[in-house]
Amino acid sequence: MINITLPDGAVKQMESNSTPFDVALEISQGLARNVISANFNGTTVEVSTPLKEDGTLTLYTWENDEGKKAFWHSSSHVVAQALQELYPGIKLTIGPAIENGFYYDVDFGEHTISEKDFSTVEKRALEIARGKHNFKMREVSKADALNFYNSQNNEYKVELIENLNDGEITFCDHSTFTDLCRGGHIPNTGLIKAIKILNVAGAYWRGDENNTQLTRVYGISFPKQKQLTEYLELLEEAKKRDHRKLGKELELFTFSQKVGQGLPLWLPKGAALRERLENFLKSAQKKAGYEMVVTPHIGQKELYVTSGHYAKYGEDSFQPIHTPKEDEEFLLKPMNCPHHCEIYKNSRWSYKDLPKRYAEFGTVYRYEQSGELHGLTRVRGFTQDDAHIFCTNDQLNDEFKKVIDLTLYVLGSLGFDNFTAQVSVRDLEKPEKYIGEVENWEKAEQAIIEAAEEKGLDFVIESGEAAFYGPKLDFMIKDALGRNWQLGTIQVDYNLPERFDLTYKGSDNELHRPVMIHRAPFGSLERFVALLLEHTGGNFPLWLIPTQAMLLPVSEKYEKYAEKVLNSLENHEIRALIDNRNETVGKKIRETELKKIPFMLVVGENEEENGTIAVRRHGGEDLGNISIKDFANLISNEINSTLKSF
RNA sequence: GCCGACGUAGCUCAGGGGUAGAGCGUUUCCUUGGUAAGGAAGAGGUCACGGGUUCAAUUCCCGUCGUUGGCUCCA
Repeated sequence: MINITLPDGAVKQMESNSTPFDVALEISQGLARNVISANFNGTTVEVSTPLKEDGTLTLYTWENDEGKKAFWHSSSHVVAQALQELYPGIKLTIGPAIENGFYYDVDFGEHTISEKDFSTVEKRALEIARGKHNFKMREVSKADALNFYNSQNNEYKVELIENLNDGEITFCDHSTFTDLCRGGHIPNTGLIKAIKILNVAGAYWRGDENNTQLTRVYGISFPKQKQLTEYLELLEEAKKRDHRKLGKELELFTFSQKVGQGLPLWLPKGAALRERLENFLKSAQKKAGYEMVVTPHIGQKELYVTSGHYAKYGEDSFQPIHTPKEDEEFLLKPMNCPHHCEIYKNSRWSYKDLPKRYAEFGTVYRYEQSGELHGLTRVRGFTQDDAHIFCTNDQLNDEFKKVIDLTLYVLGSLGFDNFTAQVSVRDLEKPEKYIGEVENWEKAEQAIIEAAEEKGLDFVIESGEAAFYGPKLDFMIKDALGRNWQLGTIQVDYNLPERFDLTYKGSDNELHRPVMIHRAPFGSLERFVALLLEHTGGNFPLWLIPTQAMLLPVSEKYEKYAEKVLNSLENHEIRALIDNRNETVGKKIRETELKKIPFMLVVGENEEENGTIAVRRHGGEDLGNISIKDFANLISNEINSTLKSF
């Protein structure tokens, strides 16, 4: 007999060699029907794996992330089988589950696959699934495993096996298909009722661009057909929130092939929105002791040689601009920090003067690879809400925490409650990517982790995500399609103060090195607006939205009155427009709804007589006939309740 | 940069070897209206750009540019 401990602490006495399925059966019939994966003593096991010793067992169903993972990973085997049957001779590599579904990386050799082939693959995969084949794990000797894949000329699997130890190599069989696999499958293929191939993409073998490029086939699967339909509907819904679509519809920004790729053009409404965001942050920053500075868009090459940017990115950035006569070299600025360091150096500072906090909405230019450009989230020219804090070591922790507060205030005011805090540290295996002394890096990483912990921030640590000059605390937000983007960032830097030889005089009358904090709560206005658009679906908070109210005269006869109302709304600092086109009220309402304008103010005979407006909210709520003063109060109350003071 | 897809009117999109279509928008006229599309008429396109194949290319092929899904990269 063995003792199996369940997550709730209960202990089940089971026969030796009982399986997780048996344990589930002990608990309930329903669970036994639904259990699709399990974890025993920290390792993923099959539902059919015989348990030979005492241990802790967690059972997973489709409702758990782990269960979904097993489901999707199993599905990737089924799709791989279908692909192998349809495209003989292809070489399979790896096929893991991902956040939403799974992929399989395949060397298609002579074959090609494209969208029009998907339905064939889906059909065959589903046929295989319906065969209710059991997934069976078996241990294989290294020699046998190598033989198996050498005979298929599959150098990828051979490479994978060569990096494994004899005795820990397992194959998974189902139907006529065999794959190298460490396990974690659902009991049988029959549970997979719906499979969809979503797209194909190039992906380098082992993620290295020097390796062969494979074809990555993305797919998703479900235990019920209905869930697939719902998922596809969800994707459609997400597309409606895409900032590129909304930005066009709401006339916020555009791109011009003639201006250049990745160079956004802000239209009047978008520019007004940006300005409001800037003012919002400026006023918070003023209270937090920041001073605004202004610096030019270019700087001498030497400036960036000093900062280290040139050595790191000189080749991969916009190339230097040469002056016509002196042949001096200037670079478009990729960051504002070197300029701010020079501002710091303009004066001699005492410890009593610190911290100095220099802020600038600085537009920077970076040469991003063409394949990387994406709407407003990845562009070549963008404006950072940048600031650099120069402080003493003693002030660092406190300053850093203040910046966390400011960032949380910004995100909170705009309704971003779904961010991930990420401490981005060095990749210890690639020291060549970073500048500066190891001790400084350790000090900086420690400072960030300490401050984040003291703030009670729930964060993850990501190695290899640091900037080349220092580690960062990044605030990540997902876009409509589930991709993660870095918005706000706070960075600790011991390197640039040294490179620029920044100093201050301490109480000991000696010169000391200040520490620098780079920070941008929005990150960049471009990316921030993009994510805000996707997050709100274009329904911006009232304080931010370009047009707060649309006046809709019932007919031409009431245009004069509408203008009078507009005037008085303007006096209340309400941003309103009049729709005085020769159209019916119904049509004007429909279009105002589509423009996502929060309030529709219908004015006609009744309103003119009583000096009121008939207020309809976006979405249809009728707020009745009220006075302009009441409406102004309504608006300011709503703004005050969302826009907390800092 | 790499692999795949896409590029037709201001916008959203259909079409297809014989030089183009819809809806919305826009213009003019009628209508003067009460909470999600009132009616009529008109204008608007070198079918991204450059080559090639063909009697004929917007359509097929190649290249370029741009967009896009990924990969790599991301100061």
